[in-house]
Amino acid sequence: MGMSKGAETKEAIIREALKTASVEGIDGLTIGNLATKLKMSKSGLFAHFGSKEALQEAVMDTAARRFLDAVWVPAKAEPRGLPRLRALYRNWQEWMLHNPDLPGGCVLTSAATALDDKPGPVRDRLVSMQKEWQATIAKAIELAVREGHFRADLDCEQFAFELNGILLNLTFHQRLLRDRQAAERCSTAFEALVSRAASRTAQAA
Amino acid sequence: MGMSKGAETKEAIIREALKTASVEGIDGLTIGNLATKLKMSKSGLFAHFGSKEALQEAVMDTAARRFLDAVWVPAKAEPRGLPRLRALYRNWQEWMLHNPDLPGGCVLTSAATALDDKPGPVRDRLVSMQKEWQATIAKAIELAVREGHFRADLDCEQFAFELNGILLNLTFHQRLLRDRQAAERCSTAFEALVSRAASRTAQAA
DNA sequence: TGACAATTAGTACGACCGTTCGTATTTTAT
DNA sequence: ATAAAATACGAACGGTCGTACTAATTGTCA
Repeated sequence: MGMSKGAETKEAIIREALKTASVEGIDGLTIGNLATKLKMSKSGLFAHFGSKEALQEAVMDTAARRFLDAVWVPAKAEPRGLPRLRALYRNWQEWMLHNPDLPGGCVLTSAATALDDKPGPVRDRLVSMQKEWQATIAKAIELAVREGHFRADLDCEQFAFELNGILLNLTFHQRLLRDRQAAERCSTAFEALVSRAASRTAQAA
Repeated sequence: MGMSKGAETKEAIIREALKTASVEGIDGLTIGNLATKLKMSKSGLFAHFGSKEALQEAVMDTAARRFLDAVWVPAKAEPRGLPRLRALYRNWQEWMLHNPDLPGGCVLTSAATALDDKPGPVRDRLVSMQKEWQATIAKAIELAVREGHFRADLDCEQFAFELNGILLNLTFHQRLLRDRQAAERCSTAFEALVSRAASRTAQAA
């Protein structure tokens, strides 16, 4: 005996909602549209969540879980320090570019600009996710310092900060401008960031 | 004799629409809401544009014009090369952070993620604006090479690419995470970018 | 000032929104 | 198999959306 019937359809709803939110944005989700795609009634779908906001929260949670499973979990399996960091970057880039389940790109990324001025539980959830992610990256970088891959006085949060910018920029150039060189340029930027962190010469970083 | 009455109200509409789009996003614009704020009828406002899409196009055009006036025009007055580039960065950062007319941040930035999967004239306009802007930056960097401020083999488009990422990241950390150190971190990243471009040691950039 | 054009208002439309409610159906557990 | 509980449906609600019309008002210029 696996899931109850209700849990199964709820999962199917969220799966479809994620795909839609990827293209239309988290605010572009509508109950009716979703119900049509899943061939069920509006009210039947609605009953699983009780409100549109709750649906959005569920979508965000699932998006975060999938992101961590695809990007962080496999990276954590790599040896700590630079190898793990490189894996993290590689997986993250891959997540941004090629994700069959998210044809419109990363939901959390588009939500970041869509929700930045819209207070509420959905925004709150997103903010705490992003802060946690930034902290996770920073810790991975600290390990690289401890391993001796990076210089001891490196500002790890600054590194994490800039790394985030590279991936934001990747989405921008890839998805909006359809720049074929975007991934390559981002890899270049990442390598520059790494070599800046490795160099012993005093340099603000 | 200045503008006709119609042109004046049209300008007022766009001004208000820009403010709204800054907070709600370019897709969050609605004729009714806008009409209420300006104390006019929906139909009266609508008549100025003929369609919602045309209103959005007008908003995007105005947003771009204002951006260039605030960021590029004053930078162009600085001596070419590094000084001009620094002014460009300073003005750009200022535009992203403190803009009384755009309480929700840069409209073109939020539109970039909102429209990346929504084909149409509004998206087309945004794309060409962003490409032009990237080209403008690249040219300013080329001048810095010619002036001898940057090394001769610098990849100017790569520099422009990364610069864009810094400003995207600024918006992200400032507007979503409310990170007080965001501006400082971006300045640090910018200076690192500059020093990387200036150093004669061969380094992929 | 009078006539004409430009601008605004008013009303209505069909479509879709999130949500509620009563009812039917199906799953689950005894 | 049967009773209870979970799940899904259909219809309807009040709203808002963009847009199309006509009518009234206002600005413009000979």
